[in-house]
Amino acid sequence: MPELPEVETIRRDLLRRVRGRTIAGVDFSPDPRGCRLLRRYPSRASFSRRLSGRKILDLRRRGKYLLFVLDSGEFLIIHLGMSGRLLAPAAGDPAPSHLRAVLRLRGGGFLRYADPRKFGEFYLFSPRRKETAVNPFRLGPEPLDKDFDAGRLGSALARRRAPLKAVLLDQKAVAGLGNIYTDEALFRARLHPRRPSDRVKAAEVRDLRRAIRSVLREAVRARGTTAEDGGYQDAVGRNGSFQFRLRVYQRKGEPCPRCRTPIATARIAGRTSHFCPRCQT
DNA sequence: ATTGGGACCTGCTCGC
DNA sequence: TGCGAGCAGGTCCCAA
Repeated sequence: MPELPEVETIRRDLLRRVRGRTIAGVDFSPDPRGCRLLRRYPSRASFSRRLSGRKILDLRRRGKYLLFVLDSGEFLIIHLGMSGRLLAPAAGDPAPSHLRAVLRLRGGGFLRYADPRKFGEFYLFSPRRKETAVNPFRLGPEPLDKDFDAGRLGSALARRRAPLKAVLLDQKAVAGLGNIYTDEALFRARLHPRRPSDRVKAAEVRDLRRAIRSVLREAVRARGTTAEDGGYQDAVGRNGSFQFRLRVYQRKGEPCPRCRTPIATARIAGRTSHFCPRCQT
């Protein structure tokens, strides 16, 4: 579900609600299959204990990860997986279905984490080594940062010969792109998702960089994409609106906005890809 | 080392 | 109406 624009929207919603607040603890819902939220952490009790009393200094985003910067120097990191939602409920809001955890704040207030498919994960990092503190997931460059230039994108693409689609989905190449925005960016750049990554010319790399940045910026402005089958909502339960601006994603069979050829789909890199078979080469 | 495929989960829609 | 198949915004792990 959530790609860069959705995570960024949630970050902005939550920032003013959590900055400066102190964590009281984390309550986890019972899970008969074991705690999938803390796959890489030994115990729920110690996770909550270590967070308790920590003040939240800032809330940042890196790729699709949300980073709570704590006064201990540690980071509470949340990845929403495919179906995770992080909600700051108003008074009296009923609990959502598939509630997995509640982050309680001192002095009242809390965040709810709901996730039907349980692919989301919580992490608690205490940065010892500098590098893991900065980039524990080995993520590639932030596509909306200034230093994401054609040179960086080009060198990431040149190292691989897998389909362009696969490389753009790889978070080590570029951080934050998922299935929706990869398809939309490739359409804008007129590049076929199966084009071998190392066979993109310099001018095309520049077009692709521009396409990635424009689609992500527009999607952030639109507060993300809530696809036809629902799913994504922001931190107060509202839908995004970028679904009305999608040009190929979930538009199979509809005419290409550029050349009227019906939009096609194909399975590439294990995901359904949407593209114009005529004007994307 | 890279790459593709399956696994991890649950819910929803579609066709028979 | 009921049931199985197929699909879904992500990532990890494992053989080739």
